[in-house]
Amino acid sequence: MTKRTERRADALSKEKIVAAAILLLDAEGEGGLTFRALASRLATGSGAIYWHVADKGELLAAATDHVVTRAMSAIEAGGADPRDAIRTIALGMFDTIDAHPWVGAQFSRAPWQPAMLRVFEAIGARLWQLGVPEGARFNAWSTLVTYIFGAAGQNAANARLQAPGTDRSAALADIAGGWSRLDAAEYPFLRQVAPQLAAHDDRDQFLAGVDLILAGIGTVL
Amino acid sequence: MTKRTERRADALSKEKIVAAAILLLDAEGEGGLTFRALASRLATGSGAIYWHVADKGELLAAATDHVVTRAMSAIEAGGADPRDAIRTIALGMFDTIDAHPWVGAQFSRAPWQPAMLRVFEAIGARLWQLGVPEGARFNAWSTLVTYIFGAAGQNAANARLQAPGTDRSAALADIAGGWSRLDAAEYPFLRQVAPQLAAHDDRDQFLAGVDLILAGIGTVL
DNA sequence: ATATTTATGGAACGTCGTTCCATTCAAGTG
DNA sequence: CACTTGAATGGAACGACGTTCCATAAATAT
Repeated sequence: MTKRTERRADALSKEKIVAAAILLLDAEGEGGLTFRALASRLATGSGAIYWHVADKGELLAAATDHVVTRAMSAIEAGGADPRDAIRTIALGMFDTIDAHPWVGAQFSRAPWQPAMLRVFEAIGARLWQLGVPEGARFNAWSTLVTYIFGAAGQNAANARLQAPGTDRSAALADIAGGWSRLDAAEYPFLRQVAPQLAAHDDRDQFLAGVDLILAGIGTVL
Repeated sequence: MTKRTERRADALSKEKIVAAAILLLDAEGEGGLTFRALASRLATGSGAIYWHVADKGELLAAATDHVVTRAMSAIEAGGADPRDAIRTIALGMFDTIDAHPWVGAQFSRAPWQPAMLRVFEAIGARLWQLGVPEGARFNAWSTLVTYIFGAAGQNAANARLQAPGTDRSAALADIAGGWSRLDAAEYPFLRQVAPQLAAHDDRDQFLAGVDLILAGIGTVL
């Protein structure tokens, strides 16, 4: 008599589950993704989800893969200048992780995700095109991708621990204020750059780093 | 009659708790630090720990702070060449996070820890000493510290998800093998650098990145 | 027609961070 | 000195989580 386990009209699938997980992650942050919340959104039980997905790690990996793949498809980096192409790709990753901070956390939990391969290749291909000689190519590539994902990951951490409602510049002003009040003998440098810390824009700063690395690469061309 | 809550001979303290937490983290990894395991090691209950420590976040922050502070004290970077000093500091952080991977995870969970200030200042002071002009100083500093902590954090992630017992070169060979089998039209670059990926040493590669950024900084001197 | 696999969803298990609370001891107060 | 107050302790209990188990039903194979 119990109609407990009938077949659903809209069958579950890994794709549907991942899509719902992304909605949850974007709406409520990393902590918002629980199997109970997910089951509730999908009007099912946790057991049914586990039939399609091995565990939470696989779910997070699939969600990350989906978002990164979508972002890479949207990036148009076909211009003639390889340096501009690298800047475009780097900013694309930065903006993606900024919009989905949980992606950054996932990178620091499980690097080497399949979707990263497209990013890796895109960066490497432009370096090749730029004429970086064989001996310096791997170093140049490794430095760039490490910087890009490292910086984007740190930015995501900042975004995550930012109290909702407050804005970034207020938080930066707080930190810079602390720096300017440090001991003058022990922290002369931090005191001096405190105003720049308060005024800087994370995205511009990220790009300045990419440019500095490109300048370093320029010395071996 | 119940002797349940007598005073301890060796009174608890935040210092003792943090020390025990570090031992646990080093021995069992991030997952090994639970209030129950900690209470058992200290022969107490979780309630007593909470009297000295606000929550797990504060405990992790204190443990990280302790380890980083100790590492910075051990670093001797007094040499004449500011570039060498920067390399020494960078490698010191790399080695510290390599030895305590949970520190890397903590950085991506809560950056701006107080202990980082000493590292920040040390890097900045050497850039100043190097003669980086005012306009480029903040960019140079920001790029370096972002790279150092980003790279060390990614390295920690690799260390954490490495199956205990297996070695890094085997894991790298696996990944490189995958790269060399990628589609030749879509991934020419990754196929080409696969042998270098398999052969590289993480620490050397990290240092090569620092050198490349230093070369970039050299272009604005 | 029957057996087997695919799929479902709720209940139950074990662990975690955290809170609560009864209790004890040390330090102040008259 | 008695007595009150608050620091400190440690175990029990709470609620939420990831995960596993299981009874069931529909789809598919035999």
